[in-house]
Amino acid sequence: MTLAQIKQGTHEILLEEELRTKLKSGKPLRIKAGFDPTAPDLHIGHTVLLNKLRQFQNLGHTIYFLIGDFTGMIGDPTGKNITRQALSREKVLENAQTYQAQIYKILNPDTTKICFNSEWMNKMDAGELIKLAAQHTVARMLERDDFHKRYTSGQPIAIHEFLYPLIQGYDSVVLKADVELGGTDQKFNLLVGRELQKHYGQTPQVVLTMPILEGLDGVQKMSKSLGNYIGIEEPSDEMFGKIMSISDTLMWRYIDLLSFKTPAQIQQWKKSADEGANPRDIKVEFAQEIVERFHSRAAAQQAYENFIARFKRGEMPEDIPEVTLKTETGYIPIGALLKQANLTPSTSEAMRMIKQGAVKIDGERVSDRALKMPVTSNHIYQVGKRRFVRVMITDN
RNA sequence: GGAGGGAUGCCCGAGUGGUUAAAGGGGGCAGACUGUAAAUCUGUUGGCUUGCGCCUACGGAGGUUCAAAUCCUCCUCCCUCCA
Repeated sequence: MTLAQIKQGTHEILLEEELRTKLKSGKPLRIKAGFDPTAPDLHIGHTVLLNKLRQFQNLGHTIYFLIGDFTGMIGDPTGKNITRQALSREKVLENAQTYQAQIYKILNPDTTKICFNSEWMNKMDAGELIKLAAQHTVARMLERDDFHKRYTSGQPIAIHEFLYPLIQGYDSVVLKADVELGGTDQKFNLLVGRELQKHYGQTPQVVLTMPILEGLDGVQKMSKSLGNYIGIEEPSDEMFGKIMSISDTLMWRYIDLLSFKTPAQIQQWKKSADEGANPRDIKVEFAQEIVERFHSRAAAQQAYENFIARFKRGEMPEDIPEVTLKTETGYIPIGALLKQANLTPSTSEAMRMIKQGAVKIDGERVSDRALKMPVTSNHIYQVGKRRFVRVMITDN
């Protein structure tokens, strides 16, 4: 029964039989999951995994939330990134704080143990590290998909990148992990953990992989650095809007991975869409569920109403930021003004926007690129559909 | 240690003396339309107190030339093959 529960939504469990045995023992299990120390801004993609951890907690198990501050120096070699700068102790602790504040929106603090792998890795000497490295072969390392791809396509692989999976695996040894969770892209690393645990005379951990949520673009995985993410601390309007912008196809993926609705309910949604229901309406319901989860029921309702007002009816938002700009010449050219108000990144961009008919002043489209806005004027400037600023001009 | 190949705008990737702010694609942004910030179509995508003007840009530093991303020299980084 519990196994079925755990299984739901996972991508793969290795080995399921071992998990069954471990669960049957009745002891609280040690569940490990590792996180990168550099990006403490959790997004909803992370919550796929966190929700699963929470489920383990609900079943009485303990979470070892590992912050890879040591491995962070290496940077998981998932492709482009090279060696990273080691973070200072203070920075690491600061990030850990941020993590805690965010993960406890989902996890239960009572059965969550936060740990840092620098704690044991900083003590490891070169001899031990070599011993650790001796547990694995280059050939095995090259089995890892991204190493394999890079190797065969002539991309560089630095030696130290091989240490990443080893250290991550060694963490499992130190923590005596019974189960380790990770994204599907972590499968290799998680399996190394099993190998190492065997070498160190432990029962190997069960590997449980969770699907990885694609970002808003629907292609690459959700990540902060790609800017295609929905942060769990984002304002409700923002969150709602971003979900509404997901394509009709991608929407289902999000629903499958994030909604707490039962499989039967989700099936019902799919069915009604097939029968011609407007996907938008399903998206609205889903967006509300997510906003409610991270904010509140009321916020979800409000976000929906704001969305309708702004995009369906084209109304201006309520809370338009205001800025005051100074000039000594008695006026500010429109291009410079838009830039100074941060509505556009550059004057050239501002000019382009005007040319494309994207700029409005108090709702009136601007066509004159040489327009000069005089001192003491006070208007609402709009670029595109989303960017609004009220600008006052003063002369001192 | 030897031989050869490469580094281009946010990313990928053409270009091998002038017509190149640099093809094409991706992404971004905008407009139209719409069912929404979906889909589709179109435009746009270095900066500058912007209508034909100036400045910056093709790994870095010099040089040749009226003129260089394109030729030469040195340097940095990367890749391949041989040892």
